[in-house]
Amino acid sequence: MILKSQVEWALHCCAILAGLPEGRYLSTKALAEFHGLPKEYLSKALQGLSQAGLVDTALGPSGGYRLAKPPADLTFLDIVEAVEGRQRTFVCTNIRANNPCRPKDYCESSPCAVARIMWAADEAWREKLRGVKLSDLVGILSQEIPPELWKSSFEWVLERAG
Amino acid sequence: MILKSQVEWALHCCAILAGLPEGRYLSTKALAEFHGLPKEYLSKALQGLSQAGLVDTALGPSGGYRLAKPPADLTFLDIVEAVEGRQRTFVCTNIRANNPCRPKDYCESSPCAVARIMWAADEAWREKLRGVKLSDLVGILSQEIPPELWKSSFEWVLERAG
DNA sequence: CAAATAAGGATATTATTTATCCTTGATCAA
DNA sequence: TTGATCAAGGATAAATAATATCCTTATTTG
Repeated sequence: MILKSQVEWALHCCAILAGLPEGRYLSTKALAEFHGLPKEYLSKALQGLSQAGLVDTALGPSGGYRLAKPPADLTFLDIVEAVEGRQRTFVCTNIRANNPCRPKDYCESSPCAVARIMWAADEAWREKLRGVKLSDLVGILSQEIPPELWKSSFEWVLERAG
Repeated sequence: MILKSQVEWALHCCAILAGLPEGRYLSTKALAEFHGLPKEYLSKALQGLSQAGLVDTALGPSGGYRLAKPPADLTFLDIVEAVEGRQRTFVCTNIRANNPCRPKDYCESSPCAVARIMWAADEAWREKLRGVKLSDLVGILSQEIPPELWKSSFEWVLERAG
């Protein structure tokens, strides 16, 4: 059970978009080049963000992506779910129903106890991601990344932002 | 990102084994029949439990599986990890290293901030599963399952336990 | 000795992930 | 107006993981 690599890509792309000046856009091409990723496939991840309403897009030269909301209003969960989907990690196939002792007309009243427990763990995972904002990530990165690298990266992006 | 169906199977099988009288074993065949599962493939899941030391096995007629510990000493996490593995759901490919502005001799001191956040969510998931014992599940099931079904299932298992 | 069992290797099938390629319609700048 | 650039998305292919099935081996029981 492993998350799609697109989740990692989307999170890093959002971190870059969070540093973009108001009203400007960054293209898939620039984001792919900055992160060393395949442009066409990264595009699918960005389309996921777009469909979820997390980013705005603009066509044509100087077009691309920008955040649709302030970084403080975007959670990790928003981004992860936009790319990975909202499905639970545990799928209950209700195998209790195969019990040979079970009456044929018997109907379970509530979801299987096993599923309820596994789903509670899923929810704990979601809750943790819901508690981290994109702005939190930017705060950590601005502390950890050396100032020169931070500055040169910002300039690299600005040169390519429409 | 979906857990293997074998995780569901293993959890239900452990719930059955928890009801087995001291010193007796239940075969893959019986467990597969009880849950309506493919015997050969279920066998792989049970081998996972065995390799993790969660169950004891016995060969020959009247052989099979039994729990290696009391149900109160077996957590959901034990069972899930035995089948699914202990790998994290988020794999960091360190794409920050592809940043074209990064000096060639530059070396990151600590894991990527994105990975640390995602791993913290993984840990919250694990912590939730670590907090649920197999005995808790048995307690819930004994409350929820109608007494006749509970009883007949127990008898069905006893008839086949070696 | 014969039947039943777990363990595990080999292989096949199916689904999912990871791409790549191409077309369409919108946008912008010259 | 024209040509370059862009996002969106459909079609397809390749690689990887999940889901099986089959078979052999060694062990145990009656």
